[in-house]
Amino acid sequence: MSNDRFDNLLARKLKTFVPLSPDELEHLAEVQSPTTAVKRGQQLVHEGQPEHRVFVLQAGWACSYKDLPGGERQIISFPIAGDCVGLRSVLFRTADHSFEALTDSVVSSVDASRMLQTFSEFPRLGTAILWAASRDEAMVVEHLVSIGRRSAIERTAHFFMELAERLNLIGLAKGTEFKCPLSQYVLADALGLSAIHVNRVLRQLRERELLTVQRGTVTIHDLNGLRKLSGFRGGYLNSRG
Amino acid sequence: MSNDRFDNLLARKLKTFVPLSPDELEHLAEVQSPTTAVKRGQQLVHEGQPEHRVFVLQAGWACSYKDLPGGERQIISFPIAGDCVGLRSVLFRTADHSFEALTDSVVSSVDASRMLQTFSEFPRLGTAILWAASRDEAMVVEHLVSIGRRSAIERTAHFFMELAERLNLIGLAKGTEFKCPLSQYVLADALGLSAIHVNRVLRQLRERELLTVQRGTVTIHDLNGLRKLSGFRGGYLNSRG
DNA sequence: CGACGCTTTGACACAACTCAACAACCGTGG
DNA sequence: CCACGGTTGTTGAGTTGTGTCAAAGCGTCG
Repeated sequence: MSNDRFDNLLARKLKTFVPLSPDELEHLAEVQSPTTAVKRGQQLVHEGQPEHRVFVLQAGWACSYKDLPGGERQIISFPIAGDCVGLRSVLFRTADHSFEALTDSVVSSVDASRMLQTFSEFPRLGTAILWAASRDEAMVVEHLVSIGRRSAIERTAHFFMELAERLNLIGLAKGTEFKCPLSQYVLADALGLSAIHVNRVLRQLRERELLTVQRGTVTIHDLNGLRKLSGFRGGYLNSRG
Repeated sequence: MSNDRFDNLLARKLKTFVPLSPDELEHLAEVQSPTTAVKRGQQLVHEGQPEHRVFVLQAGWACSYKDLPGGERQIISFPIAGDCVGLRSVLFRTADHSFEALTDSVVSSVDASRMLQTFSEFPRLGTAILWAASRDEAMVVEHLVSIGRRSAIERTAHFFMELAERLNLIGLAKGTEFKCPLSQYVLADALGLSAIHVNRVLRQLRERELLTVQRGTVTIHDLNGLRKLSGFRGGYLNSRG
């Protein structure tokens, strides 16, 4: 809550996994670059480019994705405040996915070498970071399950359930209502659907009085109905394992 | 190549990422349990069960997957000799996916606590393991892209291209030909298709003289054709990043 | 005010699914 | 060694979910 240099989002997130000492907090504050503002639409990492930094999103919305030869793209994840991007590829010479801001955002970054150094010099920090990375991977796996085996409406419902829970965990949702600046085109690329079908699915969700999306605001009307429809089990999201 | 206790598959794999000292090799040999044989169909980890071990597959084929309420399932990955299973969930109290043997297999295991200890006491080993885990995650991401944005035939082609490369890396494929004990039902659950459609897709691949699958043996006839069809870029698989 | 991005809707096409039946293969026990 | 049952593979006919194309409605912002 305070304003001092140890109060950064990454530290706050890692603290939910393991308690951190003053030394560790100082190190965390020190490895992160000063924050920089990035504009909506700006690409921070391009697949195939050499990239040796991990980004920490401080504010705003972003997405990581891969482009395909035919011009399609698949969005892998939507990092939000406190999330890291590029942890997976600290060890690879080149980025294996692209990363861009969806709204005006604020990011800081950590050098890959310093990140590795952190692992050996501050094992508890390493553990916490590993924990955060495991949670991210669990989300990708759940995303894979959604696209592979859930119908369009089920996976859309599942997506919003997960998003609501993530936003609640960092205090960016008021229970059943939250801001969500994702266009139907963007949702389509995440859900493996066409934008037009996303529109139809959202209409169904509205008509079945489960959930409405209106001018960037999502409102959940029937949490149990959505849970039942989507099969959502949020265990993979919280820090208590 | 030798038969002594330091010659285990995990060590051999990690060595492709970073060179390992005798101390580190000894530690690796020591943390792994003795190998045990498991029968085809045997479930080693059940989603939701408390599980504090990482499995290392020494021989045979396995799959990790998630079941859905409706009885469907989505296969996440096919671990093969040398691969680790459950690394992602060393930190969680309960397994976030199931894991079973698809053929008679041999596995060893590492205790989660010893795995974490390894991270702090042998940072180089930790780095290598992290590297291996990153590669696994990159495969999951590519799988997600396949299911989300590639057609049935494209994603099937992509799957076999990746599999061929993985098997070649560990010497289990003779260039364009390899054993593959995956039934069409199993392939279907991995590719997000119905078994019947997998059959039709395999026929198309055969008729287009790209690849044949016959009695557990896959033969690639037209590598370039497959590469072009699938958009396969194997960069995420090899240790050179 | 106009332009642009995003959403909504309808008509139609097609990829993939379901159901049903049969054929090949494989291990097992008589 | 053969007969058997279960598993896996193959094929056809019909259905359906989702994609494509086209066009119109809205909001927002310069």
